Amino acid sequence: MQELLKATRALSDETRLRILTVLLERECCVCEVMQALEISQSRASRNLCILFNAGFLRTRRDGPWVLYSLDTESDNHVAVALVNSLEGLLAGNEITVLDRKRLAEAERVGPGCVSRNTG
Amino acid sequence: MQELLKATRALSDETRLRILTVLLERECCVCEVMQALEISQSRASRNLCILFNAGFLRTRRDGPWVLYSLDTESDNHVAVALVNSLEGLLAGNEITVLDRKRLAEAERVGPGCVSRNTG
DNA sequence: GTTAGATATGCGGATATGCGCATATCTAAT
DNA sequence: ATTAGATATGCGCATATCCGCATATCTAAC
Repeated sequence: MQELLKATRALSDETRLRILTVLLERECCVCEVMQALEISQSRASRNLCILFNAGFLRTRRDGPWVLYSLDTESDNHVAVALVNSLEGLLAGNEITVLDRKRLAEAERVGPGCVSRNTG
Repeated sequence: MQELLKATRALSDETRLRILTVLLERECCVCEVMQALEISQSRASRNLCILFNAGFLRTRRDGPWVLYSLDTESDNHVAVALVNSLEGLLAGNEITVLDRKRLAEAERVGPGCVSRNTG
């Protein structure tokens, strides 16, 4: 029950639903998620972390980047089943279409360009 | 998106997951839900209301009772799809097994017996 | 070691949530 | 109209959630 609750709580937030939809498209680093959703770095990182802890994502390192992707082969049946349901339910949604469009134009540059271009 | 969010938020609570599991068994009035989950009347009523507003339930009156049941034929695809996923994920859960056991023994007597037997 | 870039996290504040308590509303019967 | 039973709801409190800000951590390159 606790595992399922953790998963449903993770899904009960618009930012995280949007992140999942972006990750349905392809593997992303944090800075790409930021750009796609037009949100802050800490917000992207935190919500990715929540999805990860709920069993939806896996990560790997590629140099300075941490790449997040959907864990479709997880032994966490809960997460896999719920993502499969969500995929159809989110398809065609206005917001997520925009997110994916911005993702397509996103570059793997870090958050520094966004939040620290003054110093 | 707002419709989906409303649904996922409704599912992000243990009490409501337990209520859904009980309703997967059969149609219930509020006082039966109270007895099955061993929770207060206001808690049962409120959470049923949240599930209803999220599109998971329908209601009908039977005399003094309001009967809640899963709205399996809803045009709310979101709710239908999510409940279908949940059904498998909750099957066999310890807590919900107990809830269903108590439901089997529940009687359609009102909350008065529980909360107002002193006055 | 130092530096710069990429990500994670402690903290505080605003807001949302879940609950119990008490009470209001609604129904049926008299 | 009155009463009793069944359900809904206003209110207040305790707690949880979400976010931005600032900072810490980690990696790679020098």
